[in-house]
Amino acid sequence: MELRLYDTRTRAVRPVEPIRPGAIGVYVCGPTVQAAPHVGHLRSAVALDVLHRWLIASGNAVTFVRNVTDVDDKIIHDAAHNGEPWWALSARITRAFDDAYDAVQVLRPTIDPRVTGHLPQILALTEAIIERGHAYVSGGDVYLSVRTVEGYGALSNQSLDALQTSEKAVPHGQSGQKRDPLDFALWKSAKPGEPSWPSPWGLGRPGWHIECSAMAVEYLGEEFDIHAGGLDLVFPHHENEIAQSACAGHAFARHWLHHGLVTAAGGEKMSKSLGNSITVADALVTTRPQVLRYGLGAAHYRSSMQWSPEVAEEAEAAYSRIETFVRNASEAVGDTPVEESLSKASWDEFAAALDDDLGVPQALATIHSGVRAGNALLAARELPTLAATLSVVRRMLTVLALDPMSQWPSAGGGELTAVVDALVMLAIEARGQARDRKDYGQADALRDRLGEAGIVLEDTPDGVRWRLS
RNA sequence: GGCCGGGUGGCCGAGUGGCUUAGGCAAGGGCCUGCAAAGCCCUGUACGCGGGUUCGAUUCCCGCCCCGGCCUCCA
Repeated sequence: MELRLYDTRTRAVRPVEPIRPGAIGVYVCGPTVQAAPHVGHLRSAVALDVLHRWLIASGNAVTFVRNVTDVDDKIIHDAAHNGEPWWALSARITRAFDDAYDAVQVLRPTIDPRVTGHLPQILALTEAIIERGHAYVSGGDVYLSVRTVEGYGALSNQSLDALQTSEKAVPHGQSGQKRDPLDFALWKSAKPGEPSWPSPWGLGRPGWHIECSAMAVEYLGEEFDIHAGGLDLVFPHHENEIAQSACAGHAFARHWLHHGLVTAAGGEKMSKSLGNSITVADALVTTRPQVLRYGLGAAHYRSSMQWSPEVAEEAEAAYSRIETFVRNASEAVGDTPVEESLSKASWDEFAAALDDDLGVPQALATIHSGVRAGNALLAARELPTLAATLSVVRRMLTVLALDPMSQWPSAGGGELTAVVDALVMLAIEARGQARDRKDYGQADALRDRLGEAGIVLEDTPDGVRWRLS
């Protein structure tokens, strides 16, 4: 395993050294299914999908867990507001997330466990923490006693005193049952009308953080390779996961991966609570899904990125350049045998970029260089070399789920395509006859008519090619 | 206030103690074309500000300014 990733805890790029060589476990904090997914959620999914795919492409057996938080304060609140059951809301939104993931070819996780399906594991973990003396029961709630946790704050580099004196670190919401303002709930007693499950401490539901500790251990074991999520989860969520798991005696995650956030036009983080988010459904109205994937995935996963119509347009321009090359080169190459050895250097460069903390920008630079070289080979009709270049470009694109041919076949039914092609060819032949007799007025008029219909003609050495604009 | 990240050429976005100073978009010039389209070639300027270390810093160190994230639910 050559992969090196930035680790939030050590604040350095470190090699990934799997606990079981050849296999690797990844836990991702997935969404709280409360409102429709926005492009920030999708950026998260795409960035981690690149990790997922690269781990697979590197020959690992990957167990990829991405949880769904399907019960929480906001879900309960919104559902009540809508007059629908909380589970109907969370199920509906879960499907909206799945649709969004599918739209941009995010690989399905090995499993996407839900909080409500793991109450036994959550209760067992909570009990273990109590037994070890790190949590206490208070009025039907269970709180983790942060002061008993050695090294609390290490992930986010916070000192307890700083947290204590921090202006905003005031207790809120809870019923004042905490011994210390820093303590957090493992289990919350049910208020009337709220969903609840039986527990040794009465009816209630899990606190926000405990679910992830419980589910990660369930599917990946007490120690696993990579835990990932958004930068906004570092504190308190991930810090608290570490604390809980340590209190239960679990080594937990070896590597902590955090991706940057998407900002809206004003440069502010895109979020539901700020009301500045662009939903995936809205983005897909104006942007093709493969372009959305390209655009959201193009920046390095750790940097913040803006999403705006301009960014979408640039992604469209950059991606169509790739598509045009793959299409043109494929037509030209036909069955020309591929000499793979010719493309090794490109692949090695690409692999080195991804191995270095998932350097997608450099990886894309390699792809674009391949495209440029390939276009030159195409013009020079050097087909054997072109075949090799096309092959490696597509191989690289496939890792990023951006190959126009295998992963993003153009829309449109087969039969209809044949009919349209025949009709367009009629026009192309008529234009050809006009050109032969130097009647360029007539030829251009025909081309303009096709253009108005959304059809672009390209004259090539091999004849006229048409495509939709 | 504390902790973390960032400020790169018209825009987006990599990267590095000096070496041919990524890549995309946009701009200008050229080639190809009947004209286009697609494509190829060439061109341009950069490293927030002020110090310091160094033979040499955009890259390392210090200070400052500005932006963002977290400290409250959040990918």
